[in-house]
Amino acid sequence: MTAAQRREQLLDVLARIVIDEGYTAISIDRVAREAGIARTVVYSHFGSLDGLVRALIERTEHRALGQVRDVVPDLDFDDDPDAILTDAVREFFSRVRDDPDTWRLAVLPVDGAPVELRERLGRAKAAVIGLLQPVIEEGIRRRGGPAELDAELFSRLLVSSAEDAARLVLSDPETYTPERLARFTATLMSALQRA
Amino acid sequence: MTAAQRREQLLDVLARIVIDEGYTAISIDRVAREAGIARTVVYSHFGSLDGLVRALIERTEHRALGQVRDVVPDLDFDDDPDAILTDAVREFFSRVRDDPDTWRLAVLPVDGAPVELRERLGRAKAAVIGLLQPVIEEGIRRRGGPAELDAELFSRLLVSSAEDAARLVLSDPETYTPERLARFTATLMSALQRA
Amino acid sequence: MTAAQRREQLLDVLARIVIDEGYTAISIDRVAREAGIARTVVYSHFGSLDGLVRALIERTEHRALGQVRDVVPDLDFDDDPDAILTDAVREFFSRVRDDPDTWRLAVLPVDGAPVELRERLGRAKAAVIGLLQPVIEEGIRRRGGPAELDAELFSRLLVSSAEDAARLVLSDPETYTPERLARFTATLMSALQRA
Amino acid sequence: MTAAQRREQLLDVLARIVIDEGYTAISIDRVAREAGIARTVVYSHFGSLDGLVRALIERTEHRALGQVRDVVPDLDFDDDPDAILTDAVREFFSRVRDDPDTWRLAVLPVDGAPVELRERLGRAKAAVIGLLQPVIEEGIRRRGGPAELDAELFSRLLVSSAEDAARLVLSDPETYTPERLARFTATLMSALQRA
DNA sequence: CATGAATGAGGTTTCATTCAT
DNA sequence: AATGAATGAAACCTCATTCAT
Repeated sequence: MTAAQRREQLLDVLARIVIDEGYTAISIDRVAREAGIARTVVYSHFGSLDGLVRALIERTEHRALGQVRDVVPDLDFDDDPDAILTDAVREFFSRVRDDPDTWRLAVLPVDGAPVELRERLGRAKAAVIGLLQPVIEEGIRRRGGPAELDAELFSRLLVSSAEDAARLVLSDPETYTPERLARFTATLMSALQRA
Repeated sequence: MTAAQRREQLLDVLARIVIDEGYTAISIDRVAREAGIARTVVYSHFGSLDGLVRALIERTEHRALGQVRDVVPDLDFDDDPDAILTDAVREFFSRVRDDPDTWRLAVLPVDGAPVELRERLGRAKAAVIGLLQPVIEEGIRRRGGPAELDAELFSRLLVSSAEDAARLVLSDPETYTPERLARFTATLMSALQRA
Repeated sequence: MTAAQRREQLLDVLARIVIDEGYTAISIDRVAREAGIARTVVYSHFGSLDGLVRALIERTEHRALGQVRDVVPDLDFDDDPDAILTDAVREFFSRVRDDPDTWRLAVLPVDGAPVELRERLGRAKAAVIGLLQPVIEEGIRRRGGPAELDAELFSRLLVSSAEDAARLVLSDPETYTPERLARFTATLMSALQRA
Repeated sequence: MTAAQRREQLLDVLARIVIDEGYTAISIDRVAREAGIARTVVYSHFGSLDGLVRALIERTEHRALGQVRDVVPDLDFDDDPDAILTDAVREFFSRVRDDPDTWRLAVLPVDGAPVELRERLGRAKAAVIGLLQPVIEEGIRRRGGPAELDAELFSRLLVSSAEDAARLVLSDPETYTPERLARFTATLMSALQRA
């Protein structure tokens, strides 16, 4: 087994434990045992328990951020802003539904989650907000209002709501479908005054 | 020192440690040391580390829920719905700003937070949503729209946004003042169609 | 409640715990709690946990030895030695059956029994053997043999067998009745040669 | 040091402590210290203090039962029953004298002995009685009496007496030699009526 | 005679981590 | 690249016991 494969295997084992039983349940011993190898192998690949956890967090962040970037609209969009947003919402929650393990780690409250995770998620969230804010501003401009809306707060509100909705999608995918969330967005936007 | 006083003191000490260094930093030993007493005293009051943490969680939930109930408007309000909401927002974040320790424990991501806490917060949040939804429905009706808005999702969105905004208030109270958040609410609501 | 009554009550509580759950289950706290008083009361009466246990052991020894002395025949008996022995056997096991708590503490193996108990029981047993040996010798003489029987070993054998049989009576009183044990003794003795 | 060697070493250390100071004196810490290793090594081999003690009990039972089986006569013996019994008695107590540590653990009252030990010994004793009873019955038949002797009680009496005598041999081997015990048996048997 | 708060010591157990092979 | 034995630190928890009231 190559080093890269082994690393992926160990991260998968760790992810499973974390998702099922939380961060308090992890230990080098547990990971090694469930992977069927000696503890020292884990050390040779990740240096320490912290290193192992950090690697999982990085992999998760990378995957999640990639999916977010895929669905954030370009700044020079052509269509109607409300339709663009609605489509992006639908697309985003489809991704969440299709890669639940990544998103569980990213947004679901997990027992004993380390600060490191929270900080990284905080920075990732800030990055997403930064990515979004100009698009939002442009959208508000093009659709003609609401005037004087605090664009920063609105972007934050959007991202936080998306995070919260992602939790709903993960916990109860039958009830909270991408379609329902897209429709809700459309209804809300169409009720927002335009000039 | 009487038993009740001692309990409060120990919970205060624990809260400080949790807020400053997270749940992974706590231990019976640490709490006892910082309170200047023998470990066994903690055991005699709370039985175990779990009991101690649970007591803190319960106290926090009790305080936070109490403040939320204080600001949720009655169902038979007289004034304009948008004004009512704006006032409630201003009032809520003032409370958050004035009792930061309670709200830090309740909404800020803390290192190693136990599932028990998450579950309790989840239930509390559900309770708040349940408290809010009829008021929201009545508000939409009175202000005349937007029609066909998914009231459940809107209530959830509101509570999640409030949670997120509370984090902003706690982290950077100069930038995110109750007044700014109230104004943002007012702007948004005034832009929402009425019949 | 007078001091003497309190002492008896505490010893009864302790005896119950020991009989039901063994010596490892006892603690000052447990005794105090089950007696419905504060720990310090136990200290004021018995000084320490050791003192409490010692008092129970002494009471038990006193009661058991008293009952043994009651049934050991006088040296100047008149009747047939085998009949005397058989009667003594029947009487002894009746006493065991009628005061099971005392005898449970004395002969039943109890979890975590302290050496102190063992030593005391050893000395008590030696005393009983000393009490018995002259009677046995006189009995062998009067019944006419067996000649050259090692009287010390025979006395020991008798006492040990009685101890073991007492365990049977306590554990399964329906099966091992005083009558059955007396009959067994009679059969055995009548098979032993006389001159 | 190999795992099996380490286990034996630790059980030897534990046996020494138990024999010299009783079960109340044992602790993982003590065993590790006297073996000159870290506590965790003990855990890796026996899981817990209970596991360690259980392993010692099992080893002791295995050794003691093996020696008993070696000396219990076959059912199809040829020689005179009284001689067979006398030889078995001599042989048994020689074994006891030559492997005192095993037998101290098995029959000597030790401070704080756990119920588990008592139960196991009880079952072992029952097994020995079951092993012996048919041999006894056959012996009584061949030697011609005593008729009507309660064979179950007689087997029990024999085993209990042997246990007690083993204690004498262990405590005072000069005074209570296998030879003296064999002679006592011979005297007693020769005085028992035959048809 | 009795209480309640508090102490200090002793033990078990769990881990992350290292080292020789 | 992998194993297995071993270490050391840190935590939990339970008691016997004392003292002021």
